[in-house]
Amino acid sequence: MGASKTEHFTDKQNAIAVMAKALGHPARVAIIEYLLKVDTCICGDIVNELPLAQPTISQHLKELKNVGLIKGSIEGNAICYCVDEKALTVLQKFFTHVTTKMEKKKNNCC
Amino acid sequence: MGASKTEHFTDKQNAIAVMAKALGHPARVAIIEYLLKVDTCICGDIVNELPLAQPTISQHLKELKNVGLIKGSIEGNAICYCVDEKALTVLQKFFTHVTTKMEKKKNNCC
DNA sequence: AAAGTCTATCGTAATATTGCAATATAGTAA
DNA sequence: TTACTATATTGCAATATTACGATAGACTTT
Repeated sequence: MGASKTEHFTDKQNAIAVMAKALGHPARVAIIEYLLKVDTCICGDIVNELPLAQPTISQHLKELKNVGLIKGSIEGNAICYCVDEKALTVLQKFFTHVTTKMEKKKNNCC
Repeated sequence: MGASKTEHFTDKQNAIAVMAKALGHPARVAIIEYLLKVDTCICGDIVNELPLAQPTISQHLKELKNVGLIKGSIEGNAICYCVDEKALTVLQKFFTHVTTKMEKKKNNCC
């Protein structure tokens, strides 16, 4: 095989997994962090910032865009990429929920 | 290629990426959720709970364990797996930090 | 000890990911 | 129009992931 059996899991589980997977690469974590750091967010900046070739970065940006973690709009010649609040908020809520649940059952086992 | 160039990124970026990657599969999200839901956490339960074969689940558990998201201790015949608070808290803090940063620069661009 | 239960590992097939050179596309400027 | 700049796509090689049958290892019970 090699393909995940997504049909057996809930929509929420798949949604979390898809977004987590997109962040499962340091370059894509770095892209998100960079987009949050700078005020403007042109792709060219990212190419200069990261130690990867332009096609590789373009590919990473595409993946982040595909799962909705960033959005891009054409800005003249360049393209303006920004983080998408909604998607990242979903992840934030998931992990906050997880840590909250953990505290409730603290030292319950193991 | 096929291997990530982890050496070019910060330790923190790599740490987040490794953990996010581990959660980048719905079965592993389901495993974490299940471990939080039940009080006891024996692997056998998970095999019955998820629509995957036992070797596949064992493999997923191994990956979660490798990145520190869960920990397991031998409990007689079975093995008791539990979520690891520290690792999940790192992720929770990262995403809370991200969403906090997002709100500060709201509507700054795009 | 023998049989049963639970989990891990091996081996393998199918598929996905990563990275980049080369090239294409689209807009800007001369 | 021609050249320039910015980003995307294609094509390919190397590697990683996913899944599971078969089997092994470890502990329990009889």
